[in-house]
Amino acid sequence: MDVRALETLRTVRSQGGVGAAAAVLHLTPSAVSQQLAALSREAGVALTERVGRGLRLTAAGDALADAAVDVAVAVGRARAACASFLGRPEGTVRVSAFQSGAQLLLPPLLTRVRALGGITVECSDEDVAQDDFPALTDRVDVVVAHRPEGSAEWPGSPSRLRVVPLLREPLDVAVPADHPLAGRERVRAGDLVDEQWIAVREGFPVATVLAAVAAGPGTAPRIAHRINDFSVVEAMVAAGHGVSLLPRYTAGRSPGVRLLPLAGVRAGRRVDALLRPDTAERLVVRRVLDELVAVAAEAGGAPVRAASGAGR
Amino acid sequence: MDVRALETLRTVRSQGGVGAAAAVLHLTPSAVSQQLAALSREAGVALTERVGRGLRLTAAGDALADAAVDVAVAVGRARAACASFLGRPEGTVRVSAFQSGAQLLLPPLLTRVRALGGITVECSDEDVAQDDFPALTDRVDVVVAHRPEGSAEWPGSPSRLRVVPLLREPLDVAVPADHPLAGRERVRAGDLVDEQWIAVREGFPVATVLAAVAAGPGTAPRIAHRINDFSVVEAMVAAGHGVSLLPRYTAGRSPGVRLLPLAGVRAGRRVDALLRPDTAERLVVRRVLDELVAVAAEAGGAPVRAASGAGR
DNA sequence: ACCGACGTTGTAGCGTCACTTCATGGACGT
DNA sequence: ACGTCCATGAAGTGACGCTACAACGTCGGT
Repeated sequence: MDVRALETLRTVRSQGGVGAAAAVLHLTPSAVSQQLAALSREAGVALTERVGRGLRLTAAGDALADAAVDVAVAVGRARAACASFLGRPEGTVRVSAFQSGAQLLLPPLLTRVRALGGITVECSDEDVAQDDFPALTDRVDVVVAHRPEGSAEWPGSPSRLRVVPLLREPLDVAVPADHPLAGRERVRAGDLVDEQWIAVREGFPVATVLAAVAAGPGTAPRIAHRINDFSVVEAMVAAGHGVSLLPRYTAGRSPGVRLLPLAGVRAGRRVDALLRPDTAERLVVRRVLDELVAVAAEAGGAPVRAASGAGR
Repeated sequence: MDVRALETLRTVRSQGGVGAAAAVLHLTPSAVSQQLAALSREAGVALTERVGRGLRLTAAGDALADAAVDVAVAVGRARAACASFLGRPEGTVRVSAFQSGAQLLLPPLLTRVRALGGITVECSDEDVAQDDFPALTDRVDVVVAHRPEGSAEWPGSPSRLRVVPLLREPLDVAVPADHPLAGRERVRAGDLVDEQWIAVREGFPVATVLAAVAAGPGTAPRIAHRINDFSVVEAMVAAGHGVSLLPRYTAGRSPGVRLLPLAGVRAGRRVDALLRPDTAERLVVRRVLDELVAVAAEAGGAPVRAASGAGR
């Protein structure tokens, strides 16, 4: 009952296949398949069953994968127990974030961590659909993700996923500087009927917010363009090609754009840090996470919550 | 960070040395030493330090060993999760008990377990000093141990040791059938001054009880002989070579001996099942343990506690 | 204070296990 | 019906861990 094999089983479940798991684990599909076979032989029950040209975990496999999470957590605690006897935590932590979050959080995070010394942070930007954020935790230690406010919690929390809230960011309406509404202090949903909207791609975070905000009574918003990168959106808004919903702290730097708070509706997005339960136990990771929480508190106005560490 | 290496570290701590741990794990001392070296290299800190001609765990090693218990428990849960999908639990469980406890409990346990089918129970009798009972859990799955009532709890419970109470057994005074006191319903401590006592060897359970019971005010009991086997004790008592303290349920079968309850003092011993936390998670073990608790409830008069399973 | 003995730590040799490469068998989509 | 993708199996290779043997240090006895 090897921890590596259990880790593999866990990855096959979260990634949804042998091939994808192999890619994440830097192995060949054959090796993954053999580990699963060995594990199944040891357990005495079938852990996977073929469905179509892929496979799926059986009930037994699912139960074992759940237990594997606890094993990984216990091993992580063991590593942390050793690391706490070292002078200060060292090592490298991989952090990923969606674009606008990366722009806001990663630079100050890096400077703060550099001040600590000894810790290397490897950053990457990952732009994925909302459902795909949790799976990123297999490749990256800390995933900075966002979701529309009021939406369902991240799936798998807290048994398979640790969620650390970072900040809440209001969504404002971005209009060109020469727009009739540009001088207003705030706007209401009724003011925005007949506008052309620039939205994010289907399935991406805050895509659902627009439908709630911009729709007149019974009518769907007129979506003219779908752009994911907010700086591109700003350029298009400034050029008068439509209006959009943009997060307050990470957008609106362009001179040709005005951000107008919404009155009447509460529109916002939540920015969370996502971690696998076992990596959340690593001492270095928790150190970096502490800094990330502090950075978010500074950047997002009021601190979200006094979350020290991974919320242990 | 291999589970086997962590298991080895745990064993070195509980057995108090590399050689003893190697014997328990069916390895050579060299292999154990190498595992420790590899673990220490991975942890980055010294896990052991030499003390005299042996060695001792450092603070870091102790912390890691504690964490290793949790890892082993998590792995045990994983195995149990798989086993619960099998039809009925199968496998072999090693049970050991001290003599009188073995005599009382093991035969009915074996018949009950045989009725279940599929489970093999390997019995052994282990007569060790009281302090050595916990270490037996490295070689045996379930250790039936006893201690004087009111004595300190088993060391390491519950973090390193699971304790399941089985029964309480009063200690009576055993006198020859032709003794002046033999006709009495009960005796008091004062009646027993000037008697010659037969005790167990120093350091063995219930050795301390005699000192409290048999001592007159300020005087030590006169211990003529030290015999561990209760049937031998009975034979000597019957032959008039002294009196003794014997457990009520497991002794007194010999016709030449009378057991007299003690009035005024509360003398008894507690019989417990001792398990390692990780083996306590095994499904087969818990099945056998359930039966053992039931057997003890029958044998010891009133049930001690409604302990279902390992007290999870 | 010396000597014997126990127990731990290092080194060489061997076996075993896990991974990669390559080839096969199904299942879906065109 | 064919091509493509995905998972699985078989043989070869590499690395890792264990056993056997030797050396060192430390403690108890004389």
